Amino acid sequence: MSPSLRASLPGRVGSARRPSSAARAYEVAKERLLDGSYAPGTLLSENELARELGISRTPVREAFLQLEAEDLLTLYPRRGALVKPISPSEADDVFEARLLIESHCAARVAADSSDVAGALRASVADQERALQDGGTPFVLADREFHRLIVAANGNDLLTRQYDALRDRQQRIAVTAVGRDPGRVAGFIAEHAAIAEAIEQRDPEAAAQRMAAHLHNAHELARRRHR
Amino acid sequence: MSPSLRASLPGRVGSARRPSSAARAYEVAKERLLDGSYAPGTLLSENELARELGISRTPVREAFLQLEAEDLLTLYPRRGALVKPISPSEADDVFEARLLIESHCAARVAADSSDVAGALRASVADQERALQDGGTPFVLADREFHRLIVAANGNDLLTRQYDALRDRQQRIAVTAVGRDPGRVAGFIAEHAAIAEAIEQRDPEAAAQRMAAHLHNAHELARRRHR
DNA sequence: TGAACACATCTTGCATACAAGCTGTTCCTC
DNA sequence: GAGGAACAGCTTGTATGCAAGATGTGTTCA
Repeated sequence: MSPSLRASLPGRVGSARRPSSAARAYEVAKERLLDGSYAPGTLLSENELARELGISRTPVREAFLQLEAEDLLTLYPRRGALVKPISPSEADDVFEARLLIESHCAARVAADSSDVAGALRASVADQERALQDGGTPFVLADREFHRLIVAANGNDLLTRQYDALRDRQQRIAVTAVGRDPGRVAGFIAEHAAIAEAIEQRDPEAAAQRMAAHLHNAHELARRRHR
Repeated sequence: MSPSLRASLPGRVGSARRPSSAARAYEVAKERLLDGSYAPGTLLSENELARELGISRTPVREAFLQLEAEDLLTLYPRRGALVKPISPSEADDVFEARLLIESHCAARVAADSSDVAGALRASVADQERALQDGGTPFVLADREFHRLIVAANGNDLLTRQYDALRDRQQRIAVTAVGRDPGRVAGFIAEHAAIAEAIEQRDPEAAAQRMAAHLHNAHELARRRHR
């Protein structure tokens, strides 16, 4: 520890950095965890992924540790890495947490003099384009819209927690809800209504519309899942 | 990946397991991060801690990676591990998130037929003992009380997020608020009032008292800090 | 004086080696 | 056939070695 070295540390120059092996292993593993290729309940081994990626166990191990910190894996000593099973209540838990955070942030953003309205309008337009010609997948555009609102509140902790929530939700929602064009149009309309409430500085309406919107999505997902 | 091995995996027998080197490194580093021995803004090196603990760099590296995932460290490639500086807004951010989660959970727990009332009463008694003869440090008893309420809500995601919040708060609050006996008595009384609202199944009162309590604590900490 | 280059020294990133724990199987004994 | 010891094959946990990036310093040259 050198107490005086706090000089210009975050001075990253833009020198296009080749991603490290550990970063690649992390990305690959995480994608598979989220899209279900690594099914919940299966046991992974470091060697397997290492061989597949043509790297050694070390960076793979680092990736697994990071994923365990995100609660997507459970490492059993000398057994392997278990893909965390999805608990029966997990969908409801994610919903509860999203409702809490997003309603709050919608109200706060509407109350503050935040200038996020433009970005929200742009995002809604993006979603409509996704519905029409399918440019950006709607699921991504949806995630972006909601994230904008949370991030606009300016609380980094909440934003981080929210990102983790969306990761978990993506893992659960293998049955991508956002495919049904009829439903998608409805969601976009709800987004527009939320954006409008924020633009007009109406915190109560913003929170209420957000809550109603999340309820709708959750209900739909639940009905689909039976 | 062996899809059929999902047998009796979490079958840990109670064979008193010696903690791994990585676990020890993690505990030591985390404690120092939280109690301020590793001051924000300083640069750590893996070698240093490894030598100190008499282990190799590998487990130390694992610990650092985990702590980066918790957002307590930032790893700079080939530079070292920077103890994350405490942002100016961090205390407010933690407060906002705690207020959100804990008010919600207090109301929910009061509404549900949860039988956490006994544990809460016991915790309050513990706090009073801490105030008298100083058995358990009050800070710990306080954390336990609040955690009980959040955990009683039964949402593992929220509980995890809450634990992370308390870690961060502990890192900020080097000026341990819980030392002033006069103030502590007041906090305990507020705890008792919250517990009472939960026991009497009054969600509104529970949430309101929790919010007021957190406000008081936050205000006190802020006044102290100037 | 000042700029640039070489170098010594720190750091991490990754590969590799080896020990040790866990599991299932085989084989032996009764 | 039943119980158990020995073993083979997997897994991870950790130490170690080496290459390469980052930084500060000193030397050289103008």
